[in-house]
Amino acid sequence: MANTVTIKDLARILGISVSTVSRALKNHPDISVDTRNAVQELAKKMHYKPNAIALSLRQKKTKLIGIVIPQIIHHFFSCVISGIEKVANENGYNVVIFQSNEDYDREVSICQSIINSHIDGLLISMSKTTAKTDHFKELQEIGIPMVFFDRICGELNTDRVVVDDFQGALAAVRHLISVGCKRIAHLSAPQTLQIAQKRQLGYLEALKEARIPVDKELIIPCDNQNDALEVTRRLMSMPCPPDGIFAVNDLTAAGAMYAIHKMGYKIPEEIAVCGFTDGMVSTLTNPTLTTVEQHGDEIGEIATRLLLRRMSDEGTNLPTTTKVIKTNLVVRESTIGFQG
Amino acid sequence: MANTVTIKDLARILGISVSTVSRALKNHPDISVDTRNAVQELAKKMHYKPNAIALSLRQKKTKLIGIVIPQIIHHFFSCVISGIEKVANENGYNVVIFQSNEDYDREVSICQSIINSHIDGLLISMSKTTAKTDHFKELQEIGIPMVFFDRICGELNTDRVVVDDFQGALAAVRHLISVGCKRIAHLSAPQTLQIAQKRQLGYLEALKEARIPVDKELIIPCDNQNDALEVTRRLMSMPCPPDGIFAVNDLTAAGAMYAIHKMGYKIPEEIAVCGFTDGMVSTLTNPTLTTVEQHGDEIGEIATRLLLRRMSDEGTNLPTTTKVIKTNLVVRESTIGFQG
DNA sequence: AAAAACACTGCAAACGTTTGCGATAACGAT
DNA sequence: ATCGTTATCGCAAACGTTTGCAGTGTTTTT
Repeated sequence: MANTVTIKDLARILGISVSTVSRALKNHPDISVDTRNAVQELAKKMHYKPNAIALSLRQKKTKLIGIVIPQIIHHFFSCVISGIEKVANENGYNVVIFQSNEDYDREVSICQSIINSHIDGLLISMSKTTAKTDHFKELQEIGIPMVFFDRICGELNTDRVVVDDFQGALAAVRHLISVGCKRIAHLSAPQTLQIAQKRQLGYLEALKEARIPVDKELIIPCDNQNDALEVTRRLMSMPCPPDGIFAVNDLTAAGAMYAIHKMGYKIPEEIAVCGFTDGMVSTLTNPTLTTVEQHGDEIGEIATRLLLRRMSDEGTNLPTTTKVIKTNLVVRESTIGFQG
Repeated sequence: MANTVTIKDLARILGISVSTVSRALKNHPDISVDTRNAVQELAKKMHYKPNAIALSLRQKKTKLIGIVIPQIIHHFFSCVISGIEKVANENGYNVVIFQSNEDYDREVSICQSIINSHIDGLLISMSKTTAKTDHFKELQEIGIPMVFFDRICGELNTDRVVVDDFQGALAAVRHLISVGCKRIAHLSAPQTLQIAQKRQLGYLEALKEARIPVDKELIIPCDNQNDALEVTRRLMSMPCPPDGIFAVNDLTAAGAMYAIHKMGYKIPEEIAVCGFTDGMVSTLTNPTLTTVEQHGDEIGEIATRLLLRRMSDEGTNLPTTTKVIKTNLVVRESTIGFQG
């Protein structure tokens, strides 16, 4: 940093004290108009920028918000980050990123490093492999304001933002039923994940509403594109194959569609497919994919607002809240035109 | 922060001076073994953590690396971030993210805010709409170490990490030619971006090699999925439509494929399509997309290493270097089987 | 025995800023 | 002339740490 001009420089040049300069810069009433103008003019002329570090040291605020997530490359999380960054910036905060890579140990060491990087607040989505949560509890005891989103921590009493997975799945399967599907398969994720449970419950609820009996052979654990190829091939080779598929995420749906297509079946004429967004998948497939949209950026925005509120003076003693973000079904080509 | 213990506390408790404590903690040879042990034991017992902010103020280092990118949600960039975060953490740095949203004004204001957030170094990929680069020059004059990656700034003499766009495009178009394409269109990005220029040059070079005359009507600015629909429709309605398309990125290629398909043409039988990776697009399309792979995480890692070197004492006066990351062509269904 | 070297520790300034409090002068009121 | 106000400003401490220098006391050297 070559020419970094400080408040001291201004004071020296103007022949006044640093305290006067400091006050003049923030329009303190004690300072005469003349002095104030002189200071502010010189400050502008010399491109004075207050030193953020010194400020941090003084008022114990870094204007930094931390984000702890499993994986940046997951489209959903990058959307969330985007939303966080937006709101944070609007409020004068910058965001620093910590990636756990779905690894518990890494998550713990991240929390350690967060403790002494003096971050003002924290937004967290837990790793898949996290069972113990002492590292989060420690952060809470230290008094770092935090908000969990999506992959929340049940053992901690904090603000939370979650997706309405149940309603989303319900709407999706209702839609499949409404276009005429009678045998709907569900490609599900491991039931250890809350989101997987809730989506499956939504699926079951929709069947129940429509008095469609549940066929356990149609509920298959399969949450990625590759496995979907094999699983779908098996599904479609059944004596009585499904005429609809609700996949736990879009990539799985895409895999299923690929397999179906390769076997010579037509989508959506012979079988309808519906996914659950986790990427910009749905407009890329052919046909385009009907899917449940979850608004990652909105989750990020709301979580950040919650955090900012919690970080403010008034927020310290507020009761914790849980915001549920609505999903919406986007109907595309993969389900309209079913002729089952 | 409830119980934050400082060096002063240790000093007071042990009845010695802060300077002795400070030295004892870093094994300064001046300090006797007894004192050192006493200090270090107490420090451990009381969970002493050095205050990062105070350290920053003292030695003008924040241990923070900034990333300026157009869009986090772009898969390519999230890969890069991931690589950056990895190497940064290995070296005790955290990363803070700034998103320009492809907006020049935003980019400028980001640079302003970076100036006084006292970041130790910067990794930048320019926005599409950036024509003037004074804001970057200002950062450079201030002396902030920086490395450009992917969307580099030609006017600035800095370290750079780029993808071998020319060779990648060359290989892609050579491939299209090798499968028999005679009229190859190029959907290109704004030529303000070097990557766009180079990919176009690769395209031109491949044509030249094969003595295929350049038809300017086949080179169309179009770098997103939506525009590709319209542009491709126009292309395919020409009296003599192309029999191959090289798109500047995968999303554009996907858009083109969609339009082509809707118009009743067969891919790859009647027209072959090739993209350039910027996401997990290529295995989702139907047919799957032949594309040029670029390794985002590797770019991030190398760029960060370059930056760390530049930030070190020895690095200050090194000549700038440009690292070129190789691409590789991945052939899939969209080009094999062309019967032009 | 005096001088020099050594081992250990503390003082105080510095990083850039904010802020409580005291100081000064001018002014009007008594 | 004395007093209280008011307007304007500076001193100095504080945030937590590092570090050059000086100060002790002890040991070695000559």
